[in-house]
Amino acid sequence: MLALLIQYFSIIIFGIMKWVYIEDLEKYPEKKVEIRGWVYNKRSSGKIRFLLIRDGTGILQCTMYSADKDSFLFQEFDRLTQESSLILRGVVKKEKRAPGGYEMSIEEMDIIQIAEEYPITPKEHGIPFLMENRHLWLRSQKQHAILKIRSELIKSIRDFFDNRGFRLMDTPILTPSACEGTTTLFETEYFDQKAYLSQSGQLYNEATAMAFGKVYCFGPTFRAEKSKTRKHLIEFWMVEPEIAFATLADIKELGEDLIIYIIERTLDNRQQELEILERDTGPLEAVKKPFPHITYEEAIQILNENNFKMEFGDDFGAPEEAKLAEIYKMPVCVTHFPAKIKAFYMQPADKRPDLVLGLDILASEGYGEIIGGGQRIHDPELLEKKIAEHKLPQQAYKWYVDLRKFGSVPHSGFGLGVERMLSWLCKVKHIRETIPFPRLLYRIYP
RNA sequence: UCCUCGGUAGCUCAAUCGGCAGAGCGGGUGGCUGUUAACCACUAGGUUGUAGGUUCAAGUCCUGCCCGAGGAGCCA
Repeated sequence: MLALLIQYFSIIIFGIMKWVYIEDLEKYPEKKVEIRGWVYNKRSSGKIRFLLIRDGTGILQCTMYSADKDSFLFQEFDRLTQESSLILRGVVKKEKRAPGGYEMSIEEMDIIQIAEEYPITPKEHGIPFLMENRHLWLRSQKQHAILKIRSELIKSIRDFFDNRGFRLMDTPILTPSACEGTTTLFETEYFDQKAYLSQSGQLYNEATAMAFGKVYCFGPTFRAEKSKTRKHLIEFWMVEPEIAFATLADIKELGEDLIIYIIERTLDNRQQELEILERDTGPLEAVKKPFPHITYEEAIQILNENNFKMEFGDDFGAPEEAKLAEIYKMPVCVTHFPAKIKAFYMQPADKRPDLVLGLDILASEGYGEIIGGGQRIHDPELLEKKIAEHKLPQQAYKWYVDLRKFGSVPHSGFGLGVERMLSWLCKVKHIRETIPFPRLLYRIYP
């Protein structure tokens, strides 16, 4: 703030021209400023020329006017190609006819580079071409808007947990064993051993939760699954809170609060980007606490009433998740799953040892599972039994079982997939647009 | 891994029954005093993914391969 004031007064007093960003232009009314950016588009009409410049924070229409068509500025303008880099100086004024509401009258122009013929034109392109040019596609308005919302989303997640006294605990990406035993992991060499890229920080979170009470980890996770759908990435980001002494009910409420907080922050701070994406914000504004809450068995019953043929023990596929979301028009909490379809560490339900205290939260509008978690087993003997039943290597889980031997308490946590959440927020067709450089089955370029 | 569809100009696509390879955008040249993915005129631009086959003749039909997309399965 002080820096801004100093900037502002130095412009007034000394007439020093300041490099400013387009998103900050309203702070410099009628002042001569400098903009540094790239040519987004240009148009000409006789004695007036229009230049749309983008600087990463916005797009500004700039004009030059001359009765002399051979003027220096016009000659320079005519050399410019799409995405050429340049510095412009001139006075910026409010202008109704300009997109964005502001317009610069160009007085000086320094060209830094004339760009080669830019492959992405303002017309439509196909997915393979855009993916091949992802490094340039990031400059396009919609991609830019999605990733700006991603940045806001990550900040809002961090603020949510930090404000509630959670400690950020970074969990390792290189792990010694195939922890879950179910998913295909990426294997790599670790000197004379083998290591695997992490698919979850949860097990380590359980250790840090016993040290710090309430913790969260936030980082990339990796899956070598040959999944080829609009909801799967090979490399994706996940935030995972874990709380000692918390039950299933506690983390269900935490999950609801987190989702509502993310939505509110996005609606408050990224309205412009949602408009660029033509996102109807109605379904987001409708999200209120508490979310509809059903058990797995109730979900099976509801689906069967809607012409699905589900049996106890079947997992939900994409059509089932979409149907539940359609019925409730809100995110839905599903709990009490069959033990058979969930991970080994899940706490069995009281009086129903065939069910576990798992929690899935399904996003509305068909975006599927955004949160998965539950209450963990805290009894050491039961945990060892489950490890044996799942035929997991006992030695690798020694430290994990240890956590149940030194002041074991009930504890719970969940994981929220950043890209799934962002897909829903932005209502994008495919998850590949929600991360700058998506890693997909058969694609690791660029 | 399976199923379906596709690959033609830099990009998006067209090419009828197997019969001259075409348009818009982008590029270039010129015009236009407020444009909004500006507009108008002219212009350059092609090993039809690849290897074979059928045919007087293949972008078009057949076979293999390569690449991609959509979906399924898989998936804390």
